[in-house]
Amino acid sequence: MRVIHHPDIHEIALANLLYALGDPVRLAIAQRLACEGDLPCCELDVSVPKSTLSHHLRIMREAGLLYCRKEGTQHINSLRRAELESRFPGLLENILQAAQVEDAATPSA
Amino acid sequence: MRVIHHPDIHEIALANLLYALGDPVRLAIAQRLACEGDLPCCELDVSVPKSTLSHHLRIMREAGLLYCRKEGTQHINSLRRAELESRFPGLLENILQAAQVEDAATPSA
DNA sequence: TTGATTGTTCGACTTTTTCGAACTAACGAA
DNA sequence: TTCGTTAGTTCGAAAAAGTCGAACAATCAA
Repeated sequence: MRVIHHPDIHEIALANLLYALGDPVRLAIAQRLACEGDLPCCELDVSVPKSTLSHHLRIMREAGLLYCRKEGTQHINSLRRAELESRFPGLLENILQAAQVEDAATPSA
Repeated sequence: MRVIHHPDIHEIALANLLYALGDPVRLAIAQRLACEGDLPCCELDVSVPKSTLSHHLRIMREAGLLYCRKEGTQHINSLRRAELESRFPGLLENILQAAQVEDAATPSA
């Protein structure tokens, strides 16, 4: 497996960040990581095949939204919550809250 | 010209909203409308041809981000700022502020 | 009617997304 | 070591979305 690139906090572009969150699958992943803490890919239980999941996670990584570290055979993903807070104060937390507002309004599961 | 559809405030999905803002051209349009107030398409001065602009504005409209009304020969665009504030408190304002943070950090023009 | 301005729609081309199949990496057990 | 299992990535082809010039439609003013 190749070296995984993570952008420096100052290289993170707002439009990329919003793009990374502007997909139902990726937004759900962000919510889950926010609630549950760090998780390996296999515990994200999304509704897409693993090749597609891999693609979504790459977009999120390259946008600067999450950090990925290797632990044995798994890849642990974590939101870059504190870093993002320092670069765009309130932004991620506000989006996560909006996601909960939406979930509360649409009680699906 | 066909009737323009605007989604009801409760139909607005967060992921669509973030997607609509997750493009540099569209984010710039949102910023400009936030600063200058309502504007016709021709005064948005974006760097894309008008057919592409028309496409971007449709995505923003259908996401529920902006409202478009006809006035004579022009189409006046306005952010659905108050409505969005009631549905997702703080969200749009926070994103607009983050956009300014980014602009301040990267003084291009 | 003619001309100017504003914006949408069409069609072709390019880019991005999706997903199964094949592959690589790390680990445990025999 | 070798085999088997689990975890993820990469490849390649098909589908979907974005881009942009050209043609079109709507409004207004000579």
